Order: sequence, then C-alpha cells, then structure tokens
Amino acid sequence: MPEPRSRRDAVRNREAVFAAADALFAEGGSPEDVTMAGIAAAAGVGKGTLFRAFGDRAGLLRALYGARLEPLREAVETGPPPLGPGTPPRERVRALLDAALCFKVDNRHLALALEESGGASPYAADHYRSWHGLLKSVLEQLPGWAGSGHASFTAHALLAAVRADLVERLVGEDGVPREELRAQLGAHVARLLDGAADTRPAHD
Amino acid sequence: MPEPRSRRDAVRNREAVFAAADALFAEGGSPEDVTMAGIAAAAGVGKGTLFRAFGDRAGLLRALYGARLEPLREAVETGPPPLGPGTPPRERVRALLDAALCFKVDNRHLALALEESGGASPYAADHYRSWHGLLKSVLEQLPGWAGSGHASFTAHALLAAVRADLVERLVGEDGVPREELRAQLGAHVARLLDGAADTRPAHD
DNA sequence: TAAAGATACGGACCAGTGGTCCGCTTTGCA
DNA sequence: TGCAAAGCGGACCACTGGTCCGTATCTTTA
Repeated sequence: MPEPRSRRDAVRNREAVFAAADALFAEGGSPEDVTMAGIAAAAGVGKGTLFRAFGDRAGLLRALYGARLEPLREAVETGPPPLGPGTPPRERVRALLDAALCFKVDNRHLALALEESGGASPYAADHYRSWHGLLKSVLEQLPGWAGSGHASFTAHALLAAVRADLVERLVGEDGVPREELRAQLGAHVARLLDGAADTRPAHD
Repeated sequence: MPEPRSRRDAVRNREAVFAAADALFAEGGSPEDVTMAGIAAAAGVGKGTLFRAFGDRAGLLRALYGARLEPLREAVETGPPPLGPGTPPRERVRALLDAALCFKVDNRHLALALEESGGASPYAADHYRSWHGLLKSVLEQLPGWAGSGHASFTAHALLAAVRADLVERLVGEDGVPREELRAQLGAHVARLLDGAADTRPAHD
C-alpha cells in the first residue's frame, strides 16, 4: 500500500507550525505561556490545522521533541564512540547521560513543556522508554551488573537526574554553568558505577 | 500583636476542605480529575471559600501536603535515630530517602498533583528546599564529602530518584511491590555512598 | 486546460477549568 | 439584643484545549 503523499500545502503548514512552535519555546517564557492558539497564529495557520496535524497539544510537543532529538538518536544508535554501540559500557553510560544532559540544557523549555504536558507522566512517552531500555541494557554489560536486577532502577534514577525541571532549576534559576553541571553529573555517574570519584567532565 | 483567631466557621470549613480534598486524592483518579469545584462540592462549601482560604490551587495542595508531611518532618528534625539528628550520616541518608520514598508511595496522588501543579517547578517549593538542604548537609558529614562540592548535586539526584511521577510509574503502573522498590533504592544509595552493593532494605 | 473529486484549511464555536466578586449570612463582642 | 466585621458561596469571567463544517486549495483525469 503506497502511503498517499501529503498535499503540498499540508507539508508547508506542518513545517511552518514546527518553526513557529520552536521559536516560541526557544524565546524563553514559561512552557504554558505557549498556547495552541498562539502557535497557530505565529505560524499563520488556523487552530484546526494544528489539531488535525498533531492530534493534540501533547502530540505536537512529541513531534517537535522527536525532530530535535533525531540527530542524537541516530548518533546513539549507529554512530561512532563514545555514543555509538562500539563503546565500552562504563564510558558509554557516561557519554549517554552527558548527551542527555546537554540536550536538556539546550532544549530546556521544550523538554519542560513536554514533561509536564497532558496528564500522562513523561514516563509513558516512547522516547523515555527507549532511553531507559538502552541505558538499562548498557548497564547490564558492566561486570557484576548482569543478573543483579538493579540495572532498571539505576537507569531510572540516572535519567531522573537529568529531568528537565531539575535542569531548568539549576541552570535557569540557580545559574549553575553548563560545564559545571556536566562535571557534577559525570562525577555522579562515576561514583555510582565504580565508587571512585572521578571528577573530570566527559569529553566532547 | 495578638493574631486574631479565626472564626469558628472558618476553621470548621478549613477542616472540611482538607478532609474532602484528601479523600478525593486518595480515591485514586488522576490528579487533574480532582478539581477545585469538585473539592468545594465534596466539602459542602462554596468555591469562593476555597480560594479565600488557600489563595489558589497550588496553595491548597501545599497546605494539604504540609499537613501530611508534618509527622515525618518532626521525626526528622527532633526524633530518634535512624531519622533524627543523632544518626551517623551514612545511615541517616539511607533512612531519609527510604522515608521519603515510603511517603511518596503512600501519598502518590497528592504528591503527583503537587509536583505538577501550577507552572512553578516543584523545586521552588519550600519543602523541597528544606529536604534538599538537610540531605546536602548530611552528605557533607560523610568522610571525603565535606569540601568536594558534590553534596548539593548528589542531594538533587537522590531526591530525583523518588519523584512522585517515577514512583507512580513504578508502583502504580509497572506494579513493582513497595518493598522491592525500597530495596532498590537502598541499594542505589549504598552503591552511591560507598561503592558497595548492600542490598538489604532499610529497616523500619 | 477544464472540471471534478478529494483533501486540507481555518475560525467560529463548545466545554470545562482556575480564579474573582459582591450581596447575603453568620459570628463574636459590647 | 444590636451591630460591625468577618466569612460565605454561587453566579460570573477569562482563557484554555479541542471540535466542526462550509470553503478554498490542490491533484488527477479527460
């Protein structure tokens, strides 16, 4: 079944909506100040179009987030070390969390909006499931972790440390510099994985 | 200045509102199904009364949460070990987190509602500040942690591991038993603090 | 190129929320 | 018992996410 190509105006509008929403989120205000009507207006589009294209607010946010996340996802799935598959597990865990942190820092407002969107906890989202699954499986490759039954919870706990609202609090409000935060997280991971307090920040 | 005692009907209503809201949250549904009008109706009270007494939704939630948290707060501040002040730091950190976890499990819906309430991130709330401050100061009593500059971030990361929505996901959706979760958290803390994977659950 | 059928548009509209307001009741004090 | 003042409560408001359907646009076919 050849999936029917979208009409040209449809893709144009979809693009416009993405750009507008992205701009509105990036421009700083609180996530709930970015309203559906506002996005529609900024994109020069009717509200109906928004809802037909994305279903609901959460759908729009997911789509945007997914698009932003795409490069990182690819780097993780089929890229070179330290993010890609061919990396020793200890190093990869650290790289993954560092990447997640950087992403959250750079897309704080969007991530924040997504996490507090629509009732369903962020833990139900596909992207969370996949990050957690990956992190868990990498943790299980560490010596002594394989059958311990702790990998899953540890993965949750590590991801919790880079939650968007915590990041926003630390970076946005407390003014912790990005590199400082990366160093802290790196040390945290190191301490957790092998008890040694290696405080070097993860490399780029 | 003798603070003017509230009128009798005022305190009666305040009490009724507390009880009603508490019941509605406890009875299970999603936090946003518990509406201000609903609480007012359940308490046999007008909406205006709610807003005058608590300011806004967030205020009501904070008040309820505070009341629920009171016994635990007291146990932590002036109680006997392992929660109270006279406890060795390693043990106390574990006890604090265990207590926080249990509290969140028992009051999931209320905690969830509070955390996602009203725009302001949960990290702005007083009770979060105080828990974080305490945890941080206890961490700093551990050998090697005093001037490391890692205590604050570690405290944030540990508290993130007992976030209400994570707890809700694990206990409420994935069906992880309470004791299992406590054991996981205990192991997590132990691993973080001294690298040893001590998997015994914290005692009551 | 013209006409028709399908697809998408978009703004008026709806339901439900948090929050406000003000005439009326209750309370506490003299 | 009288009388301020404090408190009450439901009608009301602003605003949100979400729906609907007549209309404009696009694509295809002759």
